[in-house]
Amino acid sequence: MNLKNQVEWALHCCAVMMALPEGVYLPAKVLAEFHGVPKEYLSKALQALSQHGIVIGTLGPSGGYRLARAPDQISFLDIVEAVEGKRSTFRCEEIRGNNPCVPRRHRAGKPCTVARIMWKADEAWRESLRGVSLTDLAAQLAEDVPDDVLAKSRAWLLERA
Amino acid sequence: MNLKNQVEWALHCCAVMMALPEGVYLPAKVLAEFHGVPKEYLSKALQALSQHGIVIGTLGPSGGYRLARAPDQISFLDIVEAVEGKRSTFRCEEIRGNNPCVPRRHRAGKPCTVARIMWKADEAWRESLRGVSLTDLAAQLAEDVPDDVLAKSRAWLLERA
DNA sequence: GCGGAAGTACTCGGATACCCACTGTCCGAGTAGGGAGGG
DNA sequence: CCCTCCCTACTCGGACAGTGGGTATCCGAGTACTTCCGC
Repeated sequence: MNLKNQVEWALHCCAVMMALPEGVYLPAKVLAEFHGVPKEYLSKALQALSQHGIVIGTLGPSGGYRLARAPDQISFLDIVEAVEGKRSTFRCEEIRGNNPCVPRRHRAGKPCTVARIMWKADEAWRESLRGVSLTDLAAQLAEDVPDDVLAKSRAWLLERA
Repeated sequence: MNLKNQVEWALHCCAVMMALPEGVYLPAKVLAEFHGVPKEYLSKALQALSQHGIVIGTLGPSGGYRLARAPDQISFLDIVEAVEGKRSTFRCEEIRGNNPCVPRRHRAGKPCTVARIMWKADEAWRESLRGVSLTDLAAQLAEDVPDDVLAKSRAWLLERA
């Protein structure tokens, strides 16, 4: 079981979009070149973000994407769920109903016990992602990435925005 | 992104194996019939459990599977990781290295910032599963499942063990 | 010189092929139990 | 009657095809800038 690599791309794209001044858009082409990934496919991830109101896309020359909200209003969970969907990673197929000792038309009141435990773990995962915003990411990046790389990257991006 | 349905099957199989007396083995065929799933494919999940020391398989007539440890020594995480693997659900492909502003041979000290956050969430998921043992499941099942169904199921299984 | 309109080039967005992993199935290796035969 | 040996039948274990979602790609719809023309 793996998350799709679009998740990684989407997160990194949101990270760099934080560096954009107000009213400036960054084309998918530039984002793709910056991260070294196929442009056409990356645009699908950006589309997903756009459809969920996390980024805004604009057409025409000087078009592209920018964040739709302030970075502290966008959590990792928003981005991950936009790409991966809100469904739990665990699907309960109700195999307990196949038990030959259970009457055929038995209506279970509660969901399957096993499923409840798995869903709780899934919720713990989501809760962890919900607690990290893009602002938190920016603070961490400021520590991890050397200042000159950060500055050069920002210049490189603005040059092509 | 979905967990494979073998995870669900493995969990339910471990649940019913708790009902077995000491020294009794339950064939994959019976487990498959009980849960209404294809026997040949279910055996793959049981093989995974066997290879990770969670259950023990025996050949020949009256052979089958039984739990390898006491139920309170087997956590949901053990079972899930046996089937799904221990790898994090998030794969970091180090696309930050493709940044044209980073010197080619740059050795990053820390892992990617984004990856660290995703891995932390993954660890939260695992921690939640680590905290639930088969004993806990049994206690919950005793509340959820009517007593007569529980008794009939146990009898049905022992009849074929 | 200035305003407006048409043309152009660039963008996003959805529709279309390819491929790997999960799903499902099969057959062979190995063993434990049962039965037959001999003591 | 009991022990031993052999045979059978049942089990697990690994190797073999089919299919759906993820991956990758293409082309069309739409817009903002630019340029040209008329006033």
